Amino acid sequence: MSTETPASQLHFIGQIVRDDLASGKHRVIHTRFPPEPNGYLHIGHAKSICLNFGLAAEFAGTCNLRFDDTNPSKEDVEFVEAIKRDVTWLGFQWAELRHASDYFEVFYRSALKLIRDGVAYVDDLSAEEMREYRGTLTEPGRNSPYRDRSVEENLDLFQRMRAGEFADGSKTLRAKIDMSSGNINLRDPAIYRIRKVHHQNTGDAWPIYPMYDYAHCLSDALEGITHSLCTLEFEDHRPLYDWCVDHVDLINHPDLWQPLVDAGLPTAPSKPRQIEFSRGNINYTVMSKRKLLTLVSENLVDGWDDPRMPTVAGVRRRGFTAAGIRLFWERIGVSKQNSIIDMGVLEGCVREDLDAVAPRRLAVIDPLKLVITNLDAAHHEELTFPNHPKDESFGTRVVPFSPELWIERDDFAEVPPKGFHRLKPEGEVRLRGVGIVRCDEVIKDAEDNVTELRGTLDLDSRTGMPGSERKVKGTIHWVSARHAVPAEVRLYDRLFDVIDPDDDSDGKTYKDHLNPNSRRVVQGYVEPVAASAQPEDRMQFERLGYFVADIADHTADRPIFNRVVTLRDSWAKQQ
RNA sequence: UGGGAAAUCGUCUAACGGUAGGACAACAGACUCUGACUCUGUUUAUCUAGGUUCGAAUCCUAGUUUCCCAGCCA
Repeated sequence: MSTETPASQLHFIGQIVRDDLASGKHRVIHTRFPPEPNGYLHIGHAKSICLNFGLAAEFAGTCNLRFDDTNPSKEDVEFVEAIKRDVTWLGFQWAELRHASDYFEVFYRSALKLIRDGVAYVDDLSAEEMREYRGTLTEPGRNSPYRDRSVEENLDLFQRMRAGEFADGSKTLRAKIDMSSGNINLRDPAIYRIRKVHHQNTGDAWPIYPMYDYAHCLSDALEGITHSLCTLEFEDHRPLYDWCVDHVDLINHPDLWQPLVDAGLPTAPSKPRQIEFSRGNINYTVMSKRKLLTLVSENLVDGWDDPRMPTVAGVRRRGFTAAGIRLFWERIGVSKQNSIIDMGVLEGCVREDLDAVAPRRLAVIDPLKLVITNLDAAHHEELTFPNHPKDESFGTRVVPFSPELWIERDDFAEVPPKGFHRLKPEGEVRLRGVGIVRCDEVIKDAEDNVTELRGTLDLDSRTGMPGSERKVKGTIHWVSARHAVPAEVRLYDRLFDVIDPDDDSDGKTYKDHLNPNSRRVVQGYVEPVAASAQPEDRMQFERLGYFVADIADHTADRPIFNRVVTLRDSWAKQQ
């Protein structure tokens, strides 16, 4: 396993884990993914998921899924269900499913302990007053006038807070640390606030709720987390994280977590180590929960699972694969440098996965008719095509062929540019799996638009015959018009038309940069086998790209495909 | 003007005082019944200035730039 892995292949967190195991500091490691259920997971969360679950798997440890549900006014069960679904879809299994709210009683007892120990006090300052007392980035704060209340008074007040005797916002419980610290998180941070709000998990049992800095670290400790991984902005919070863990000291105070034992929740408190890594930002998109929520609530997109959204549900509906996303984050690595990753890297990873796993199909999304004149109009064949060019295990399928075909409008040029390898007047091209066809006639309408092509098939060049060896420069795809199944094809492009939608320095916001062409819907034709796909089946439409049968809207009667990503196209690039 | 962190090819990321390496992208070519895939080759980087050292991306000093922090959000 793991401890044999050469150091050079491990990122800095992997190295820490390896060293902790090697030194005997830990026998097994435990990580966790701790989302707040106040929105859908996005592709950035997937980095944390891959890291936490991946590390646990690599070093034979475990990873919990824990909902950080300490702020009931923002959270919702819809989100917890979506998060569970997304984590599972990404391919991970949690050892235990927990909620911070499972620990509310422990947090409460621990707060009582901090009060008794003289390191927490009840403050009557209003939110505005507290801000004034806090000082600024460059000036120290001042002690609250309530800071020196007696232990007895604090105990009484806090118990009455818990009993619901006081109004929302009228009091807080604060850690007594240092109002002059350069680290603002240490200037007597609030650890409990009064909020008489119904909680999605605990109902109306609690009128007070713990703050993140207090609840998160203790949750980690209660679950025996050894390595608590989070993003860079929490670096400043680490001293507070350690302060809470050390002052509550769950390890030596089992009475505090007896409620969990009574409830049958396996509990073995640890001294977790917080380690920070940088977020994975991606260009041409936004990745803040607030902005994603706005896009959804203002109907700027069609929902959390809109295929243009960077949410896990969105990229899934778009057709990205879990394996592609995992490959992406593995390829990106883990470090502490702020970075912005090119969206093309993600797309490349998805292509790489799909190339291996997607069966090939024929489809035409911008149809132009081609009639083969040297075949009887009633001619009909059933051709056998391999489903994958490099993997025989995909088997074969039957593709109907007749003299009247749909081909891609792009595959014909009346005045071909230099280097054009497709159909042109008097030119020859190979029809995929059929043979070499020659364009004899171009039929146009009154506006000079090409409406139909007529040509002859070289019968000696039919696929499988010796004459098929004859070289022609291009091969194009087609669908038999008589057998073609009409399909709606949704072509997606980036949601934003600027590289950094978060940049509002010019006075414009991300909402001003929505790409009006981010979705184009066209009617095309697909071969019969493609139409019979199940929702979420992915396939390659040859020469066009990877497509997925829409998870919600696709039916065999009304096929609907989303374009996942195009194929690389060195011809288009050359143009 | 406080505290915390980070600066390496276009992008992401290695190096842990001893040859600046990899991946992706780009470019050139080969192959091709997908202008895909695959294969081959090429280009490109240590924030700056000093210092220590036989030797510095790495250690020291000074500076520069970028990011984070003043919620009873997480």
